[in-house]
Amino acid sequence: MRRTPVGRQTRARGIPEATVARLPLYLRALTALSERSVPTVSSEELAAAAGVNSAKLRKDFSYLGSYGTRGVGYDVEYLVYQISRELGLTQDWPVVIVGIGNLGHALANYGGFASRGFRVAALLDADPAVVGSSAAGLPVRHMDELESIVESQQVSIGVITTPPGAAQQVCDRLVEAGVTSILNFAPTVLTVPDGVDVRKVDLSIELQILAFHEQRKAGEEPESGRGEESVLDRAPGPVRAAAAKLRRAAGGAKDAKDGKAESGKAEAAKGQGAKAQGARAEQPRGESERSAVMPA
Amino acid sequence: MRRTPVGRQTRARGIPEATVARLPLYLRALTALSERSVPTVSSEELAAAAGVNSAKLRKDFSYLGSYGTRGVGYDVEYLVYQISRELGLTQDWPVVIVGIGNLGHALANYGGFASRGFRVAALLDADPAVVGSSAAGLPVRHMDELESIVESQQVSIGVITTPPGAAQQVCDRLVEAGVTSILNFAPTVLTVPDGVDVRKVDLSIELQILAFHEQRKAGEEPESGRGEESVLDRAPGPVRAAAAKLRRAAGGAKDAKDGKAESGKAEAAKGQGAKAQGARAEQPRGESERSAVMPA
DNA sequence: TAGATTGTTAATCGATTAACAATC
DNA sequence: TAGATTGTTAATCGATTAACAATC
Repeated sequence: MRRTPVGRQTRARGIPEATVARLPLYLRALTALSERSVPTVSSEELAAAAGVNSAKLRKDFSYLGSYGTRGVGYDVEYLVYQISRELGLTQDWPVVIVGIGNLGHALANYGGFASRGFRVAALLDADPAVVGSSAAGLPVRHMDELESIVESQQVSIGVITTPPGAAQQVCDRLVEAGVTSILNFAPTVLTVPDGVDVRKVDLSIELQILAFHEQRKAGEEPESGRGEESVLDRAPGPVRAAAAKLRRAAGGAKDAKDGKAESGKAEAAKGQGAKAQGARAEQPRGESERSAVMPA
Repeated sequence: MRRTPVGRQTRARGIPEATVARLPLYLRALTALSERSVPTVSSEELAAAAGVNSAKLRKDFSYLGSYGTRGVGYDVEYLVYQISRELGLTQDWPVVIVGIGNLGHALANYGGFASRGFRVAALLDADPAVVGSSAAGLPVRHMDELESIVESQQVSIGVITTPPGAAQQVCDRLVEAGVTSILNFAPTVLTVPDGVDVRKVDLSIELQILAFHEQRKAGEEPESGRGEESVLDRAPGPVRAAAAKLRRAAGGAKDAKDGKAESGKAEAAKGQGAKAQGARAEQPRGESERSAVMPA
């Protein structure tokens, strides 16, 4: 099902996802320049302000069209408008926020929304104790009103800030009512029909990624054996098979779970405390590491 | 400065970033299985639970080692532990949260932290009205204490939930005090020295990306000319040059800014309201679109 | 042994980057 | 004209995916 190329390249429909994800960064940087009444900006300057490299920025802009002037740079105002239009921010997007806990409150108050064409059409919650209170100057309404609000206000974007257990159900109702884009803050994988977009923001995942890199920093100085396979996994077939079997045999789930981080080297590593900035927090992982931490 | 390959492939140091970013997803799915005491899981099942495809999952796991058993699947408990260890979650990570507004509160209360080895070491705020109050059972302390807390508690991860204007300054202090990983919720590009990791969570950017796709859905049905270059931009050099010059000449910044979305077709499009789910919200973008929306 | 499932290969796709001709 | 800067090319890198041999 290839699209028919129009000229050299089809272009018409396809702005790469990676580029789309950076457009808001450019837009923010440009808006700041605009507020300072800066008339033009070079790819080099703008890239620095947006935190990307200039080749990437120019490539990104090339997907939108030729909006710059060689030898001069880009007209700030013109570019603000073009990017806004490309992102769909020149129209008004009513949004519902479902789940008005701390995070829902934070979002309702978030300044970056209104300034970008997003308008909070309603705040919804299932808890009668919360319904009727107000956040960011808007009343919190009951979930029962979800369908009527989405329909009457033509809401196409929903934000889910409920507890994880409620997220899928809320999602289903939103979709059923006509919402086709969902921003999900609940730590749940949502299932949606084709044609519905879901984006996920997960606070804990971001921290986990940081922890991964932080851990690497700690043991970094020499080319330590960190991350190397164990001998078992490099061994010829039968040995590996035996090792795997052993691992599987090791635990009737629950038992193994409780003991998982509390035996052998794992315990030792844990006891050494966090951080250890610039110092080796754990001994370089040795050959028998992997088997040593197996549930006993 | 290439690393010396050990065998076929160096492997030791390099788990691809894309894989690292998915490990927390697998971990979450596995934790759920573990709580249901499911002993083993196939790549197909686990992939479905994590919302990825199974080939990708197997490829991801292959970077960690050979933890599965052919014909059987993966041992849930064992895999939970291996991924936790790989991510650095078997150690304790004290974290400071700076800026205790709604979002700071939400994070302080976020359950996903504690369960993953993250421990809130302190909540900090600059506002005397907030200092002394408590959130999630912890006292909010004054920014003045930042350095002493980071140093005494060996904090290596900082979370910034301040207003954008304060973010860089807070970041500088965190880094100076010894923090080497920062999770930034403020809509600001942070500058940090080498060796410091910054990850950014931007609520407004996610919504903007959704709006982009939502906009596409609305005008989707026929292969409309949407996104096509204007004749001017496809025209031979001199004409394009003239067009660009015209654009640049169009506005002494402020003037252009005020008028930017308020003239010609842009205004018309804006007036048509949001959504238009399944119906063409805007007329198919025509040839002269781009010039029509230029600041007049 | 037969059925199931992993781990790996290789092809493909998409994103990044440096370099530079085109053009102001 | 000379200096500056864009827009594009092409090389490179990294991620995804289907397919399947290896192995339980």
